[in-house]
Amino acid sequence: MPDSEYRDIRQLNIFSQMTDEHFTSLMRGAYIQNFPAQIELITEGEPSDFLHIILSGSVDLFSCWNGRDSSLAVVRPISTFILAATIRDAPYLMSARTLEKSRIVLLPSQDVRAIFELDSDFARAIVTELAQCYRAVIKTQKDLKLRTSLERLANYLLRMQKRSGGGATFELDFEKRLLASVLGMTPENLSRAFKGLQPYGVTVNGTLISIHNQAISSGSPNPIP
Amino acid sequence: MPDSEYRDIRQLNIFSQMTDEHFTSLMRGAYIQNFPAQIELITEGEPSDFLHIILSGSVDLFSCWNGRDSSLAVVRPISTFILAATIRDAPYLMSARTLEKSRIVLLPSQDVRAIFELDSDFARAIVTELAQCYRAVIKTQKDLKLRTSLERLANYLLRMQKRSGGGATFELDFEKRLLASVLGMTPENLSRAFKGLQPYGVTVNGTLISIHNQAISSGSPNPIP
DNA sequence: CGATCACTTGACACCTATCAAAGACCGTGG
DNA sequence: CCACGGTCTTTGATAGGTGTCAAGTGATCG
Repeated sequence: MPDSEYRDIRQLNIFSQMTDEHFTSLMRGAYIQNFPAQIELITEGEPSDFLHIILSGSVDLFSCWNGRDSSLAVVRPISTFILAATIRDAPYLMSARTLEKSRIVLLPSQDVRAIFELDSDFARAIVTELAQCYRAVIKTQKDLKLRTSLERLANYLLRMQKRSGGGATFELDFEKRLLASVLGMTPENLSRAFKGLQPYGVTVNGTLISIHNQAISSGSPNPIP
Repeated sequence: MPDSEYRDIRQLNIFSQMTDEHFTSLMRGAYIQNFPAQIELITEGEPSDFLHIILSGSVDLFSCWNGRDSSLAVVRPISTFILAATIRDAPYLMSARTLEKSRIVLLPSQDVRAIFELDSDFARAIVTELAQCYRAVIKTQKDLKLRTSLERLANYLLRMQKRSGGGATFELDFEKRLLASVLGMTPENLSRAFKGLQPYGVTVNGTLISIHNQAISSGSPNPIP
């Protein structure tokens, strides 16, 4: 593994506070691999053998049941995923597939758990990470239960706008088909939802979104943190 | 606080491994209180001043937005709630209200965070707890995105059946109005969903549910863990 | 016994999914 | 460079799921 990648991983919140000794020990057992697009890295229900770290590319976390499937999240560099399953030594709750060519590090779960027992700063960092993940999922759940698909889209766009600097125009960071699934709707419904946002000043051109801040009527979607 | 309660709390997974010194220190700052039914303990958006422990009764965790509201979970003794917000020192993501007369312990969040920094066994226990909570929410999210309301009800009933010993009959542990909200549907829809399960051998009498194991057709709901 | 509340039932409207087909986009290979 | 095939996206028509409103039933409780 190149030094630059090694350092990038070291700087992740989850690893930055642990001792050098434990970190190098953890990385000694690491596999690093380049995957092409559309490779299934993880299958729901299987034992969680590795903690994954994505260095480049992007990964879709999804789940299937009874012929339906849904994306739960998209992971981007540099971050870990499947942490909870690793810690609990429990089966994966979701599957993962590369969306594009991706470079991924695999840390054997038993190594992670062993260091977790030894290094209490690592344990504390994991707490912070998990609490954050937990809160993110709760927000998504509220989104699903309290909002219509049009409202979810509106809020997603407002969040993306803020994240990309707050300008009037920005790019979607994945294709609409996937966005629809992440937001819990069909591609057809997403397409119509975009049209439904036109009265609020939203125009779409491919993956380019523009939001002209028109008057927003009272019943309109409002952002929540 | 009675010794028996003190011991019950001590035996919670989250507290059982920490040192006596830290536990007593934590409990020294604890408030204990009996609340009547329908009291709002926590309001979404406010700073998380206390980690809560429910000793008796039951508490509804819910969220409101734009005139709609939804129950995210119901908490029962003996367990903690609002742990993630406490750890991250972040605003509550949900509100909480007592469903009945309830006895609740309040641990100042700053105390919890202080001990979290001192006691690494406590930190490790919190990891396990949070990982479990995280996985529970992910399961709920999959439920919401991959299943219809009828399927969610069917799976809920099967889970409850298993939990109550696997017998053909069991009792719902909260009223249908609340169950509907937890499952992400309206009371009217729940009522119809129960009827829709009759062909599968489900009969309802108040809060008493019977499941006669009839032949289950292939398209029918299947349990997932 | 009357009032209240939860639950049920019916009618209806809306949101959303499904199916089908046409258009837009993109990579590949000639 | 262009033609091609495939995929994504859009659009329309339709059906099904779900929420809303309203009214009625049943139970509980003072």
